[in-house]
Amino acid sequence: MPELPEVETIARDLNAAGVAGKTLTGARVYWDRTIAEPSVTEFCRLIKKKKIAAVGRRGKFLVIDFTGGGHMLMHLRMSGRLHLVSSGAERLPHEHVVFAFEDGSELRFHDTRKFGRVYLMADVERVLGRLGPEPLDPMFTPRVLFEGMRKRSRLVKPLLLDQGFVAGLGNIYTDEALWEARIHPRRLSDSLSQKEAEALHAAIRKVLRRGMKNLGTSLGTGKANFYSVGRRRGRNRDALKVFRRTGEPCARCAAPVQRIIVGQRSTHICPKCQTLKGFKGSRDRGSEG
DNA sequence: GTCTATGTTTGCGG
DNA sequence: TCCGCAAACATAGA
Repeated sequence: MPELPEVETIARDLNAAGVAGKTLTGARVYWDRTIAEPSVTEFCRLIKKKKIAAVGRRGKFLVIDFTGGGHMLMHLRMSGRLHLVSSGAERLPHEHVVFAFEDGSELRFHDTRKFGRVYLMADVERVLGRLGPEPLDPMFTPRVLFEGMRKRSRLVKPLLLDQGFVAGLGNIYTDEALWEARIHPRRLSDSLSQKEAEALHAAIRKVLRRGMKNLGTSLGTGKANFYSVGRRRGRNRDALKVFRRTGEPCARCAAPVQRIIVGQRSTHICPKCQTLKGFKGSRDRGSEG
């Protein structure tokens, strides 16, 4: 569920709520598999008396640094959320991990689908080191994108979703960026011209920045939907051009938006703006050409 | 009952 | 070795 803009929104909300500076008194775990490492017993033992120094983000990971060393990573996967409540609040269904602070407040990890994971580690490199560049970092230049695309022969969309290639893009922002750059998701990565790579680079940054400005994308009202801390919804949905807009007119050319499947993922394109015509080695299965 | 879902990992076969 | 694909994780909503 949450992609880079959503995780960033959560990190900012936690900071705005004054989480940095709080000291943990302990954690209670109600679904063991949410704790990726160490063991639940060790996790609960080690987390006591840890003081939060900072809350940040890397890719789709929320990164919590403790004073005097140690870090906690949280990955929300499909349906994870964070609730900041007072310790007296009744525990809701799906609140699988409860972190208690000295001041009587609690941070609760809520996750209906139970795919989310929490890590406690001395050195985050083993996990975060596998991530590709931050798309909004100056290190991520149009050339880095172009060369990275060129030295592989992958379908463009699955490559953008690969967190080891670039960190933080998910299904929503990838579809939006490809539409913005007018690139078909089934193009082969090494078939992109430098100009196309530049357009894609600009598009990625544009849709991510807009997503953050709008505090993330919330879709329906379902339980698996994005909510930031304090149950606030993002308002980026109206800014989406193709994602879950099947049949609606393309904002550029008015052709009806199509839904296709690419790399097992639901994918939304404008069949007129994003075409495969003229690219050898690309296949257009299931959608029109 | 059926299909779909904003994510990631693993194992298989080409 | 690289790549795409299917399945697995687990639950809710349409």
